[in-house]
Amino acid sequence: MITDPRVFDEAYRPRTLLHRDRELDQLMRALRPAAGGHGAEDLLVSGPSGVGKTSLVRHGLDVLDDHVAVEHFYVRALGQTTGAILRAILQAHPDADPAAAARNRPVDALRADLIDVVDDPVVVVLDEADDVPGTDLLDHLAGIPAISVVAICHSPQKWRARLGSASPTRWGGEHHLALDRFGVDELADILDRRARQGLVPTAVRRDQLERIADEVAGVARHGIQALRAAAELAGERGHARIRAEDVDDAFDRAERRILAANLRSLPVHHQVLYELVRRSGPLPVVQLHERYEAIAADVYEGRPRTPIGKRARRNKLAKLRDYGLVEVDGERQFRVYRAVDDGIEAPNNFIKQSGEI
DNA sequence: TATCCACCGGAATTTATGGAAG
DNA sequence: CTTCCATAAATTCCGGTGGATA
Repeated sequence: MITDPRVFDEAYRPRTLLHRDRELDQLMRALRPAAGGHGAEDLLVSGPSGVGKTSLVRHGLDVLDDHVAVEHFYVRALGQTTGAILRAILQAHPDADPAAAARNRPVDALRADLIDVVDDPVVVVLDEADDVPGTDLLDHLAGIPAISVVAICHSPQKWRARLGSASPTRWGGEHHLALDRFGVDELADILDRRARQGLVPTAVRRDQLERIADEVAGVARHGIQALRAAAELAGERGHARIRAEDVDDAFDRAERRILAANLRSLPVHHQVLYELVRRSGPLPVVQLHERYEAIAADVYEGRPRTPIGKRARRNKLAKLRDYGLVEVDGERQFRVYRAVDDGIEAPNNFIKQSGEI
């Protein structure tokens, strides 16, 4: 059924983008000055997750590459600190002294090094940029004339609120590109092309693609994963073509796969807390802390890390919420935590099978 | 109503780490 | 090898909030 699984990878990059013409134009208008040796314009790209913000920007940089070699650097800012990001940019730069990116190098020194090293225009793509704490990073990057920033975030309102008046550019008007979910027909077109490239011919009908596009409300990431899951299910069930029941069951598998990938990308503390929440079921926050304290010593036995205090736990739980792995109902001390899908477990076997945790 | 309690989350402070200089 | 220092992560501190209790 699936002839080329790469087509459904998160990292797969189609040669052209469908239904993003206007958006691509605007992106290229911002990037184009870099081709003339000037700095590109800063640009804020906003939109819900899974609608192709990252794909669009990466594609735009590819297009730019076809015309002229402009250096660009892509950073996933999620959970990174200002220093870590500057260091990563510096390290990736060919002219940089490798020792300059030392872990304890002052942030100001890193910026000075970047100013020295970077002469030709560089485009820095900050993906998941809403997650960067404070405005330090933007301030530092704004101080380097040759560097322009394409910031990718979910909510432009939160972005502006955080930057306040310190914002180096307006991040508005031409400097703001808002992506929205695809229409059902549009997403069906996208899925259709993936099906042609990655599935056997006639594996799926147009009306089924529209059904998927509708069900995922125009979120391309989910649509693509749902199509893949439907094809897998059809294959497992010995169907020659995708059937309605395969589509029905595809959404759960796709959703779980996306969440499981999110969970795998998190550090140990988060995974321990997630597993605690998942195994405990809906649990008031008071009892959650009690249980953590009861099991923590055992769980961390033989691991390089040690249990963390309540305040740090709050931060980890907030991140688990951001990642869509954990939900919370209620306010204040009446919060109840629960796993969004308790079929998703942490990769390591953190908590032993003691009947109750 | 007044007081207590537990949590939230921002901010200040402390601690652990590891690279560089002496 | 030792000392020094900046970063990053965690802890401590604290004002704000709102239900529980008397």
